[in-house]
Amino acid sequence: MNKWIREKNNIIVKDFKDFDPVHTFECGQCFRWKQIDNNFWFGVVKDLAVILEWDGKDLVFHDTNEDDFLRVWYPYFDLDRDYGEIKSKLQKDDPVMKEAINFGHGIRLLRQDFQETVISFLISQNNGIPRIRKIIESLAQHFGESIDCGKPDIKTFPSCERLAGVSSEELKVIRAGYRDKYIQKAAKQICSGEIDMNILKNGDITQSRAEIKKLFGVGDKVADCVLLFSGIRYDIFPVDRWVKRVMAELYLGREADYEEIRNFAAEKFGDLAGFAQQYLFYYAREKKIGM
DNA sequence: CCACAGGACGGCT
DNA sequence: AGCCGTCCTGTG
Repeated sequence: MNKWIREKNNIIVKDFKDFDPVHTFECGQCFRWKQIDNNFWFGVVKDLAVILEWDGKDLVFHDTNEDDFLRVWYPYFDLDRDYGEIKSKLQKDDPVMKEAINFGHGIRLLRQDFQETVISFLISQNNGIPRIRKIIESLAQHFGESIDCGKPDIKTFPSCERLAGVSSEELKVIRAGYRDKYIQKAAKQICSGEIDMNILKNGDITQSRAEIKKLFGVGDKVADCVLLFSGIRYDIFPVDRWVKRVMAELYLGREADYEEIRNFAAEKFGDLAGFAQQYLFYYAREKKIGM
């Protein structure tokens, strides 16, 4: 779908449409990217760290070879998907969505590692983004593995095998509070093979949610975030406080519970519900809708 | 000092 | 099935 070339030590995605790192990295789906300069971003994904350069047209992956690009970055950035088509479908006859998309036009849904997404969104509960980022960074620093990129303090997100072996005492250093026990138990459950990935991917939505909610500490909201943000399925509409507010304010005209909003979204957005949620969430939070 | 933040659990009705 | 007290920590 998107054309890319190798130039010296870099991979360049040419004339990359429907992307803006601010929109994509700050719409609440991921926590390990940071802007390091005007057009530069730094991030860690799986066993790789990368510097991205974005000039509004081309996306440059610095010091990246074809193998790593195809193995990690290509799927991560969802490069096979046509977001232009998704956006035009979503905003047809929907002025609210049209405005939200106009505002966050550069959002892409990242296909993140399943285990990392589970642990990250366990940590996210009852927390704001700055603290989530802080705890995750601490988690990586203490229990992740060094990445061979010249800088010793760049660490992977720790595996569930590793986390399952960390004692409660040790885990306290990341200051996750009462979420400690969720992290440990869920990590152990994942290691033991308790979660059937086939059901997550191929079951109906209700089955997928029930399967993932077997994990201790995972309720409706975290379950939906994991299904959507690890690229397992896209007909998912996670409802947090911001989405609740934006739906009340701009679609329903009144407060509604999770179940009602979920049904409304399934009816209105169908298979594209997950994309719709991200545009609406980013719009609501940046514009402080309902505050 | 208190309220609340991008929730979920467990016990109670 | 729904309600509610509780859970850690940081911020305002």
